[in-house]
This record gives sequence, C-alpha cells and structure tokens, in this order.
Amino acid sequence: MKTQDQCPQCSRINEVLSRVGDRWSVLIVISLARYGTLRFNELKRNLGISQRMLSRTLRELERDGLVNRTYHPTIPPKVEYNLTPMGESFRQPVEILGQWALDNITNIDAAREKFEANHADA
Amino acid sequence: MKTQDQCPQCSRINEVLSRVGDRWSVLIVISLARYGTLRFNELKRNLGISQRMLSRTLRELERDGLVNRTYHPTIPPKVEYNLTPMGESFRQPVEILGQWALDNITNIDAAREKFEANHADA
DNA sequence: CGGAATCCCTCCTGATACTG
DNA sequence: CAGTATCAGGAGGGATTCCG
Repeated sequence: MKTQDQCPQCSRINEVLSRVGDRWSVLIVISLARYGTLRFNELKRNLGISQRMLSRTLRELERDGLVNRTYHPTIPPKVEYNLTPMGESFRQPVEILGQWALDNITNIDAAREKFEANHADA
Repeated sequence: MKTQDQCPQCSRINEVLSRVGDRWSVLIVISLARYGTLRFNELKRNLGISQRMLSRTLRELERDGLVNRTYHPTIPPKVEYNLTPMGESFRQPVEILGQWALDNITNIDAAREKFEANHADA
C-alpha cells in the first residue's frame, strides 16, 4: 500500500517511527537519558521488561546508532549501555512526548469515561 | 509484570504511549494538524491506511478526546474530523518527533549499513 | 551476568464483502 | 460515502531453558 501525495512525508515519518517509535525503545532511551550509563539487568529491573525484549530492542537501538554497547570481558561479564550523540538528540523529542503523556493521562481517562457514559444510554 | 521504582513514571508514560503512540494515531494527528478538517476518505487516501484501521483509530482518538467527529446526515453521508484542543496540544510533541524522524532517517540508515558491514566479517 | 533459542499466545493489521 | 463483519497472516511480547 502506498502513501499518497497529500502527505508525502507521512510515509518516511512512519518508516522512522516504526523503528524507534515503539514503546520499549522510547522507554530505554528515556532511562539512559536520565541515568547516563546502565547495565543490562539495571535496565531490566527499571523498566519491567522481559529479557527477550530488552536484548532485542537494545540490539536494534545499537544497530540504528542510538545506543553504545560496551562489553567488559570480566567474570561475571558486565555490559554497559549509554546513548550515542544521535541517541542524545533523540532525547528531547522523546522527553517532550513523555511529558505530554504524563500531563494528559488524566485528561484522556476523563474523556474516555465521558465517552463511555454517552454511549451507555441503552 | 510491574515497573520498578527506579523509573516510576515509565509505566504511566508507557500507558499513554500505548494509546496514542501507535503509527496511525500519530499520522492522523499530523494530517489533521496540517489540513484542519478532513473527511473519512480524504484521510484514507492521504495516509494509505485501510478502512478498518482508519475507522478503528479514529474512534479511539475520538474516545480519548483528541479528535472531534461531526456527522452530517446527508445523502450521501458526510463525516468530518478535526482536532480537539487536547489534540492540538498533542500536535507539538508529535511534530517535533516527526521532524526528528525526517532529520535522522539517513543517519539511521547509515548506522545500519555500518553495523551490518561490521557483523558480516565471517 | 548477559544473553540466545524455543514455545506459545495475543493483538495488530490488511483484504474482502456487506450495509445504511 | 462511511462505515461494520469476518477471516487470515504476521509481528509483538512473555515464560522458560540453556550457554559463555
């Protein structure tokens, strides 16, 4: 399916957001932005994410150039993650989005309740 | 699974982003922000979205208080959509995110190629 | 500790066909 | 025109197990 010419940038925006716009990527970036450098299990505990999704998402973020991965070949192993410059540049848009989310969650809940109420008039 | 105390807001941010953070919601808000008021099939053509997803997403956006739906009981029927004040307030975060996406798509592509190259050394 | 691999299930998403 | 209903495929994501 092709995006039409009315919103020519929509498809490209879509493309990027499909990559870095999912919930786990966003939350990982927020965490790394706030705490600087974190280890694998620190992120895991902080976010309440499964091992599988964390390693998967981190690898994608590394591949897309948003996150640095530093492997310390000690015993036991130690792997640290932090943001690259591009990851840092992603921080502001994400923080703004996150702040909006926090600011409007109650509004959304209220709108939902109202909507449900209006549609419950059997 | 519960989000831990290190990032207490992450779960709430996650909550909101799960609602309005999907690709279609974002693109619909962007379109309505740019064009003001659009009809159902105008949105459909602009975004290259399926009927099903469009009606579904629009209903959710209406329910969450981001979009107004105006039904004109004419023949043929005519339904118009535009942003509510809360929808407008969502516009800035979304536009910023969209702009970052456009600005960095080439960087991401480059990072990917480099990553793939480095991991192709058999 | 930091993963990779496997299993399994849900939800998202699109295609198609039908209705007012 | 603006939907709804139904079906089917694929991706998202958790739990568990095993390895370096």
